[in-house]
Amino acid sequence: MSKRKIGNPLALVVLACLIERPMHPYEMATTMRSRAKHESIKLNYGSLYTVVQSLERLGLIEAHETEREGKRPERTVYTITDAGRMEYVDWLSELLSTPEREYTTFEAGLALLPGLPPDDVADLLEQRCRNLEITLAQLRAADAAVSLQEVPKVFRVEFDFRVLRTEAELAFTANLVGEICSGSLGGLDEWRSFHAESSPETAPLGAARAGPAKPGRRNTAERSTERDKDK
Amino acid sequence: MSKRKIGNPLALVVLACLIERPMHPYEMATTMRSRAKHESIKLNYGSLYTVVQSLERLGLIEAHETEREGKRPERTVYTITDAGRMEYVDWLSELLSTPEREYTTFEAGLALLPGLPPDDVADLLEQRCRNLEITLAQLRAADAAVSLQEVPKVFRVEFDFRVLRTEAELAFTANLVGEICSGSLGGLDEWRSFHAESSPETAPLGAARAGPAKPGRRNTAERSTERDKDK
DNA sequence: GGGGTCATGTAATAGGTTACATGATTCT
DNA sequence: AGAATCATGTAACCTATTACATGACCCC
Repeated sequence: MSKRKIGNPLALVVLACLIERPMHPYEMATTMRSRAKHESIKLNYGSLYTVVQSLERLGLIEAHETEREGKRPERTVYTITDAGRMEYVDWLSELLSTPEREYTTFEAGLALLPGLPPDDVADLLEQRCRNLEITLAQLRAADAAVSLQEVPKVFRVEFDFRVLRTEAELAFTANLVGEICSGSLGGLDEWRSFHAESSPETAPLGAARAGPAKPGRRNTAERSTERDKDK
Repeated sequence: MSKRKIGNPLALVVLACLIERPMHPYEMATTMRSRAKHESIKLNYGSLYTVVQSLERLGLIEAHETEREGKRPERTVYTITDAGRMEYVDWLSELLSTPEREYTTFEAGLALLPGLPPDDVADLLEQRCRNLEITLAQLRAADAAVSLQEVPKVFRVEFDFRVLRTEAELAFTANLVGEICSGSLGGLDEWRSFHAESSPETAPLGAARAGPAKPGRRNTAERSTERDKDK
């Protein structure tokens, strides 16, 4: 994201369209919409013209011709440049080959989960399981629908991936609920005691007490795994 | 994101800190750093003061007192308000209970994958597998290190989740490589023919190479060497 | 006395989303 | 006739990141 001059996935999609053939912006939008790419890529078609402008400014695409039918507004047809073609291959290659550290909201929730009482958390996670099941059912229904048309597997691998990932998340969540309810989760007593009304003020989130350390006021110096500056 | 007045996860972390006890901004940063929350939540401590300002403006936190030691700059200690406490519980509950549609770069890559020739894609995915194995090894090493200190499981569930997710992705990717190489993937012939220099017109998703006829499959390897510096 | 880090802030910039504005054509 | 959709674009806005700027204190 930082290295690339333009990071918006919509730009990648624009390049993908123009590699097929020259198009005007609106056509790109309808093309991609018809292929349901917004299901797997975060696309905001409202930003289309802005993105096209940026790509042109960077020399990755260029105006090819401007047509006009009757008295409709002019349509500018764009083509991809050599630089654009290279950027496309490079970008797509990177997406496929290099796993990027991406943060999910669920992970954030898990990291802060001790901040709520155990029983509440169990309920919330149970609810998540039900939501995930609904999602899965929808995904499978959609898959079945698509299978009727004869769309080959290659064109929907991203779909399979999503299903797999959702299943994994469901399994994890269900298992976690189980561990909380059965009491087999390590540290559960400690966790519960934080929220045991005796100390309503002192909520935790990820205790960093190491060994025999004393919880004095300023324990900031203790845990210095301090490894990186990923920057 | 759209419903919440403030969406930056750093804000949630600030609230989490202040629920424990009043703090000044810098202390929040060191506290969270010491608990390695940036591993699971995307935090940019550079934005801290801006975020604190926003939270104050929204009435979720308020200045409690301003201390001063010697002639150091004043430190403003903040406390959480009732509104802030509610927002915190509500936000965290949502994170845990409600799966949100999140788009990964890999998914985007998969969706556009027909845009590159099959053999190149197989190489790239193979590379991803190796990268994922490295990530997994690192994660497990980190886990082992943490296990030595006696940090209970509750405080690192997010870690387990990440491992599981990475394993799932590796399994998927390896499997996909296998299907491409063995030829068992549906639509593979069609896919290959797009890139066989003949019919650039009919690519239904992604691309056929236009322009210079046959660059061969060498160019992705060349390209990928120059992409190693993170920033 | 020099480097690090404690501690706070501000200003500029980038990046993208939203809303607005326009007008022709086609469908019902 | 009216709605939808084709088709384009601009301007305001918001949010967050980056860079800059300051100065005290602490340890060697």
